Amino acid sequence: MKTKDIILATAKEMISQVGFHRATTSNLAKTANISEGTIYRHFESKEDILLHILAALEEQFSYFIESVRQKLDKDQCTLEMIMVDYFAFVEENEVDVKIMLSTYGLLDSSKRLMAIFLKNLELILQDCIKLGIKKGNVKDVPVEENATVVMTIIFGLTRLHLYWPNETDVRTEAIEFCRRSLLK
Amino acid sequence: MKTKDIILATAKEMISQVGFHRATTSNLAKTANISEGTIYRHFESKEDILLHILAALEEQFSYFIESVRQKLDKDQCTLEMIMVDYFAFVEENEVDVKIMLSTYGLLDSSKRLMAIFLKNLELILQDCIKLGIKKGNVKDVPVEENATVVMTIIFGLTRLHLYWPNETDVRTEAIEFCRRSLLK
Amino acid sequence: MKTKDIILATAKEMISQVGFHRATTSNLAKTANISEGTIYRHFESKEDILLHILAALEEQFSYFIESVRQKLDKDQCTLEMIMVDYFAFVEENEVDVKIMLSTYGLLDSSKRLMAIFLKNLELILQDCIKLGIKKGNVKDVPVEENATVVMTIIFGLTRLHLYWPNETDVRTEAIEFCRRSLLK
Amino acid sequence: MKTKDIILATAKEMISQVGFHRATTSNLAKTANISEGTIYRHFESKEDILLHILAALEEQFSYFIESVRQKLDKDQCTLEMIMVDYFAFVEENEVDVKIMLSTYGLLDSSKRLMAIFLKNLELILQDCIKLGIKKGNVKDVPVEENATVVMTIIFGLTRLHLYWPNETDVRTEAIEFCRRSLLK
DNA sequence: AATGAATGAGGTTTCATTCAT
DNA sequence: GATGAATGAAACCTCATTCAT
Repeated sequence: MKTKDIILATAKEMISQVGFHRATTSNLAKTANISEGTIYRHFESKEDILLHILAALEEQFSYFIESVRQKLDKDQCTLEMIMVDYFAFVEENEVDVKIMLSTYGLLDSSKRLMAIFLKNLELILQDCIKLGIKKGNVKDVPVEENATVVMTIIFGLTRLHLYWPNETDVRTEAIEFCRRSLLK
Repeated sequence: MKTKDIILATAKEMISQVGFHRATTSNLAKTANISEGTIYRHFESKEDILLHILAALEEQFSYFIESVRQKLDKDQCTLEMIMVDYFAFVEENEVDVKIMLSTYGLLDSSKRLMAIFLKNLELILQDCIKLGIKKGNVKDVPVEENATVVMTIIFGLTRLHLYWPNETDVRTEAIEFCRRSLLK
Repeated sequence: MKTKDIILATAKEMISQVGFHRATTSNLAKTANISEGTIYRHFESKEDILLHILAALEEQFSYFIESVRQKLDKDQCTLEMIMVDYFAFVEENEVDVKIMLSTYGLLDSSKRLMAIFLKNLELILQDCIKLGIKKGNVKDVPVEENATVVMTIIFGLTRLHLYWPNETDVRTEAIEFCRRSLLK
Repeated sequence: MKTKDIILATAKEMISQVGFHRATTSNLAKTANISEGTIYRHFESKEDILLHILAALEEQFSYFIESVRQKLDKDQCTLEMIMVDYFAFVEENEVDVKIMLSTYGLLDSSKRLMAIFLKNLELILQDCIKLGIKKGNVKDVPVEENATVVMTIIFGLTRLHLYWPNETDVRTEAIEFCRRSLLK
């Protein structure tokens, strides 16, 4: 692993555990077994590290959205599937997502990415609901509002899963919950 | 307004806007038009200010829970009512709730309070669902899991409301969403 | 007891226990059950309190010296008596002496008083030894040097007594020690 | 000289001259021509600097005690020799000893070290007096008490030498004083 | 590329002192 | 005389960043 990636990996772990402000460059260097100066060979600033983490997450998310879009285009998309896929996406990017969630109240760049998450998921869900209605599977409910509600469920469960791992996992039951509410 | 309350009010505003770490005592003093030393006449430490804010919120929340419990005992409680009441509670304690949400990843005392929020709301929702099932209004669904799902919706909407005020308000539609899913 | 005396008494206790710097005006006021402002009605500054304590001790010491001088003038003075009397003087002014000992490395006024202690005791001891030699009771030793030695014994024992109260008390044996060394 | 040693040397000088509390990190940095932050690269806290100074002194003292013990074991030890050697030891560690003397009323670690000084010197003196009595050179006096008296003389002279350098040096005469008192 | 000592701005906190009541 | 809130300078300490090696 290259030094830059070691720094990124270590920073991810630290920031997700203690938060951005308590993840000091000094600690980061110690934990990563490098010198503090080295950090600045690879990143312009401490915030720059976070930007790299967020950029990588943004890329992963765009892949995820793209794959869902493709399924949508092939008529193979259901609400259930989106939820299952998103939960899988979070599982694979657990640390990164946690960082985004813990910093979007503090940093503009993080808030920007979170907005992208919101908007894209909302749009996908809208399209999926629209499709369902057209197909006759989904009840005739207001599309935008219900997409937003499903989104809050998805994000709420994500947060519960990441920050309260001792709570029983209700992701499957949540899908049932939505099915009952939306499917005919 | 007494100095202590000025400090508290100013701190609330600052912390909710820029987060706990960026709300420095120096800035706080300047904004509140007092000297830094004065802060320490009224609070033991910067963290102590936060503890006071959280303690006040905890008290407000306990009142809220109590009032819901009373309605439950009188059989006047519906899921819809809990959601409406909680949204009203958040509206009245907007800044405080936002502070809790932005600090529970960083501070134990804040996480403790958030856990109280989770646990109490979950229990109330469970009791309410149980009651509904007994009365025959609510479908025969797994109680605990569905209470948790409703709770994630409630908290998710709260967060959406506080951090993304430009999003259209779907709280009413969310209630409909739950009715469709749970009511017979 | 007047407020001024309450302050002095409380300050003595505090300074002798935790030292001048750790005896804060805030603590002093709390312990004395008065307000911080009141301190400054009676004393110009925190150091001024110390000066009053030292001045009182200086006065007591001058009484002590005077009484010894009178005995000397009446030919009723022995080394033994000076030692016994000084130990009694310390016993009566324990706290004050301890304060002087703990501050003379830090404060000029305190060092000045300590110099007075040294000089006066030295002179008295010199005169006493001279008298003893003249009378034929004391060996013919260098007066000044031996007075200084006896003085270091006296001050050393005082310090031992005040700071290491668990050490066995050797003040009586110390007198024997000096008798063996100086008396014929 | 390395930065750490510069800091230590400067701190020694400052603390011995103005005391621990008045030796501020700000002043220390200015005097040592470094920034305040640098101090904390080399020491954990201001007190940590003092602990290093005391630890070094403790080590030197243990060497001193060991060397005296060796002489004792070889029967080459006299009270006179212990006094001369200790005075030499103080001469070589003047500043450090002064720091210990000025802080043992304030700091536990310093008081601990002073207790070590007391105890070790007392024990050595006791053994030396015992040996002298057995050999027939020393009068048959109570061992412990007389050891303590000699110790107070030694420490008293040390203090006189360090804090009152203008007083005439009576260390040689003090040895005579003890010889007259203890030797047959 | 890497190091790690040094920096200095700025953080939290303390405390002797003042002043309106 | 007394109060105690307020002050502000200065204390100790942290930490992102720089720089000579």
